[in-house]
Amino acid sequence: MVFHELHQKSRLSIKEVNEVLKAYGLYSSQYSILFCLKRFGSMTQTEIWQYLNVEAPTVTRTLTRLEKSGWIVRKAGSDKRERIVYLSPQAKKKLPEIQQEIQRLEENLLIALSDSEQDQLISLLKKICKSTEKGEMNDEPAGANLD
Amino acid sequence: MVFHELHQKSRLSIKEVNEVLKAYGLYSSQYSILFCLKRFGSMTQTEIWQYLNVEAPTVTRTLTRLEKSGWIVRKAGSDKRERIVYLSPQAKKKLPEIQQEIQRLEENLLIALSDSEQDQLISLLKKICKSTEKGEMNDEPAGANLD
DNA sequence: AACAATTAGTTACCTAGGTAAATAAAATGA
DNA sequence: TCATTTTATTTACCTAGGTAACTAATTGTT
Repeated sequence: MVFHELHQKSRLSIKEVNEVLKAYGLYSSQYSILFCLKRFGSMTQTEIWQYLNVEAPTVTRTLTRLEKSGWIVRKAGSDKRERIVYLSPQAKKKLPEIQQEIQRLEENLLIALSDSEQDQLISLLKKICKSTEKGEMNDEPAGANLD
Repeated sequence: MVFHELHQKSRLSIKEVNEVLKAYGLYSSQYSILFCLKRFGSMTQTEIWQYLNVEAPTVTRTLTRLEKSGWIVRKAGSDKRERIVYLSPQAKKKLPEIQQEIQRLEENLLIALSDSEQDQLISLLKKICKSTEKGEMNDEPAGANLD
């Protein structure tokens, strides 16, 4: 019951986010990477997938698309294994507007919940999967490099 | 914040379910269709995707896989456009065991929540997306045909 | 220094979910 | 009745997420 509902709402909200992002030629998971870079500054790919809690190949693929469409740039780091990801100038320019639209959408989707219900929901969600050690997440990546 | 957490937990729980289902050669979305058929009996494909709140092509694909691996059977209905989906005898035999394992897993993933917290969580989740009419779901498909 | 183990990222391949457009059968209507 | 519209399903193609196996660079060990 819980997981059915969880899964439904997750899909539904992604669908709505994609609808809004369509105007910018973006998808929700691409946006979540851009959001991440905006918040934390340049990051290595490993920092990104660890923060977003997805696997490395998923991020590789999405970054390839974001680079091709000009939203991000990747440069080699001093450690030549790693690639450091930056927002492109165009991304920096467009992102505030997109962020605002997404935030407005999210507020709409949560319109039926009071502020305290939203807090409650988050804290209940955070309790899920806590038994299996796999489910650990950090709120911040190791080193934030705002620029 | 809410949607980030929602998305995370949704993915995480699907991952765990898949882990359990691996032993049976199943994936979570395949299981959700089998679960549906067990609960409601034979259904048309439209009844399935409407109940699960996914698009028709998604169900077509998953059913094709389930049929190929012998979990379901599809027969033409009197209305020759529709295909009626049945659990195979093997599926009927195996399903109780699988269901039990999944339930045990779900209880484990929710171990940190009390019963009333789980109820609370469900009712909070149900309030999401209620603004946009798209988010309507039925608890029961039109006609339940248990057999 | 040289070999082994770890780490960052990629590639190939699988399932899931979505949209758009096509097909075929059923229902509607002039 | 015959043309039109609606409905059930499918096909083709896109993104997302996962695992397993690979490469290349760095670290560790002896």
